Amino acid sequence: MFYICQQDNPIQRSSYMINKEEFRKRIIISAGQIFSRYGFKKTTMKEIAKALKMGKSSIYYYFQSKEDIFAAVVLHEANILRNELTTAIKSVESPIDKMKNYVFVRMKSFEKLANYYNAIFDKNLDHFDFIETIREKYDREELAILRLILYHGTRKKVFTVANSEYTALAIQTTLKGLEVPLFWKRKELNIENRLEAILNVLFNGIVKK
Amino acid sequence: MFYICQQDNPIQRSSYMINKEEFRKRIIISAGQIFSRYGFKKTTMKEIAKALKMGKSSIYYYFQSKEDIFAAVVLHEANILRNELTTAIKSVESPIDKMKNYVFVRMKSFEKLANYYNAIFDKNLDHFDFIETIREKYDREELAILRLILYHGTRKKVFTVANSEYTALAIQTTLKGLEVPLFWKRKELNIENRLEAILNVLFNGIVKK
DNA sequence: CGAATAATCGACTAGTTTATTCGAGGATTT
DNA sequence: AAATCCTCGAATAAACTAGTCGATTATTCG
Repeated sequence: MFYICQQDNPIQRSSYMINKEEFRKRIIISAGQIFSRYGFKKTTMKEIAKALKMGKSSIYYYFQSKEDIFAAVVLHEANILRNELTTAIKSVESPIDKMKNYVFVRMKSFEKLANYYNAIFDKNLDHFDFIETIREKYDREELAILRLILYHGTRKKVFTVANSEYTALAIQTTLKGLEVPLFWKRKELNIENRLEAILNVLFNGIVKK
Repeated sequence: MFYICQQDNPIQRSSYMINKEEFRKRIIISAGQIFSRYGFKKTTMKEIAKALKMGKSSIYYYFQSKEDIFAAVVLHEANILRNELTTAIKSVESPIDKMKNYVFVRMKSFEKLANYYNAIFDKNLDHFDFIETIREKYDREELAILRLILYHGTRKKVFTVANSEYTALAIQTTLKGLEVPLFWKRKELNIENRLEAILNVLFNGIVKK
């Protein structure tokens, strides 16, 4: 089901590069923090290097370019999001709670991701269509999860939906609508409240009476 | 008592520049948001102008330089902080609550101000000693407030302090110590909890038994 | 109207920053 | 000792940025 963000794990590994992957990961995490704070453009290689206590040039031993690091960071974050989502819906039984958890975790994560997007809207960045690719894959994946939640809910006689596919699409659209203010507003206003309200409407239109 | 951040209010005002001060204020507020997010150096004039939907050069009609805007922003924020502090301690009667409110509001505001400081530690910035001046004045002011709270608390037989001046100094030192992690850490960790703990210790060492 | 002042903006510049390269040298394994 | 791994300072070309200037448009007022 989760077919995005597959990491390549080459088995062969010379004894030399024992720490290399380790170091790449350390760079990804460190850079990710800075990227998420300042965005792509405002983050400098010097900062990344300094945070890792390395020489600026040393980073180029592990990554080819700044964009490469950025891509790795986005992939990494996507993996984390995926894990958070699955554990969030596994952690509860009732379909309503599953849906609630999913929506909350998703929106919380997107608040962080918003910074990446802000960074990208800045300029040309034709090179960054790989993010669109990830996004598309993620959309498909999300749709599958939503459909599954709806399906289980229906089987448990908690939800009553005519067509789980189209209902899932509708929910996804709503969530995307909720993303917009996250991107454009700095004020962390009533997102939680709005979420609550939307969930309320959603359930009252869905829950079998 | 509040002798910092006095704004000059020249009465004379030609009919032309009715909106000029208004506009300056708008710039200050808008720029303040960006500065607080990205710091001084990472904020560009282009961004400030764009946020105001103006040409970059138009800003120079209202301010002489980027540093000038920054100075105005800091002054403005200091005024806001002052107001918040006074209303916070006026809003309650009991000395303990006054102290609690003061400390909480202070620390909350400093979280925002931390970004300015981060921006300044970045480079030479010899020009920014005016911030140190503000800081010094603010320190004196803070000491006066603390002493007043302590004094009233003592008169109400809630506090028992030997020397309000030195006690105020001790409290101020503690609060400054609490600022440090705000400056250097990005993780928004247990500040609130630590504050609570410190307040607890403070009161249990101060409150008359 | 028309002149004077207010306000805006595009184009330009000089100085700075930044991502990236390169090669030399230290460290570690074989 | 040779080979491979890793680090870093110095150099650079391209991009960016704060600030300037003159031209232009809007607004006020006689």
